[in-house]
Amino acid sequence: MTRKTIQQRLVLEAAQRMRHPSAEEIYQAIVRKHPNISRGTVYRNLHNLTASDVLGRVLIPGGAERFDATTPPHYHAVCKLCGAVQDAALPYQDRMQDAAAACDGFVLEKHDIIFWGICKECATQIAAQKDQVEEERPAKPTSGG
Amino acid sequence: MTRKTIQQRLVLEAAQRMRHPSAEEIYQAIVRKHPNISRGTVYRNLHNLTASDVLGRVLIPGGAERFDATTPPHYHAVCKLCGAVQDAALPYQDRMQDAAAACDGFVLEKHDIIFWGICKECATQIAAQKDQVEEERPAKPTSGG
DNA sequence: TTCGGTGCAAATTTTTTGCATCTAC
DNA sequence: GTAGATGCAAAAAATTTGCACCGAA
Repeated sequence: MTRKTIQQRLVLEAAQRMRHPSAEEIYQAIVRKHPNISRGTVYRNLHNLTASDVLGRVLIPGGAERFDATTPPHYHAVCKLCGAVQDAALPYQDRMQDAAAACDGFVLEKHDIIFWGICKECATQIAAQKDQVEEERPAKPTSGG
Repeated sequence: MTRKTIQQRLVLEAAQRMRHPSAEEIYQAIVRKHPNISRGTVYRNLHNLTASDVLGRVLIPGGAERFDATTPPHYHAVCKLCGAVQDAALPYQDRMQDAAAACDGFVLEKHDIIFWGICKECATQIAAQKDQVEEERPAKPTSGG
């Protein structure tokens, strides 16, 4: 079906090297060494590779789609503040589809779980800012409210 | 914080009337009766309403973001062929975040599950097409493969 | 040789934003 | 009265597509 081209290999290898890259990040990684590759080709190859399940996709709100070369199925955690994506610690739940099989005639094939939260880095920043604000205040001790 | 405007109410009411509308569908529903409303306003209000958790969002690959006014948290099933979205039968798993809490410093707040499959309508169409093809063939009975 | 893939750039699609005006509080 | 919201239209961001040429099978 799809022919083996140099560009296809470049896209796959770039995706495998990176953590949860967007199409643009993959393009940028390749274009350094191969200045002639085009975004269109990267998008077309990413489409092929996800259609044949060689790559997975992770959906992020307010940003570009991301790709994932990790072979065993797994879940993701996304920071609601900075958009960082990382793999979740929860093991893949093989029985999840069985439990949801009553979905009105839907034939379920797989599932994704996305955990939303705040990553370590953002949590640290927030804590630092909060300290800052409290220093500026007049040490409000016991005002009921 | 956010003022109560006619447009805010229109966006919320439209979202509550529809199943899993996109921003464009909400805009189209409103603009019939209120021709002066703009897409920008619809987007701004959807942003406010999701930020304050009055509306939820469902992410669909290869298409626009969708919104969801169903109050209790729940999951979604998406047809990989036609993109149809419907609520999943699996009850919300309150303990899901506890199980994944080991995520390297992530403070988890909530989670989404998306089930991928083929909806009733698409499954019916595929079955019909398959029958069509087999009628056209020379009734291949027992050719070992 | 053939047909799918590529590069390029323009087109689409989806969402955001600048600015003058308006209005809820 | 004022700061936030709106309408409009242009811009930005993300992705797809048409077409002439190239190259894998």
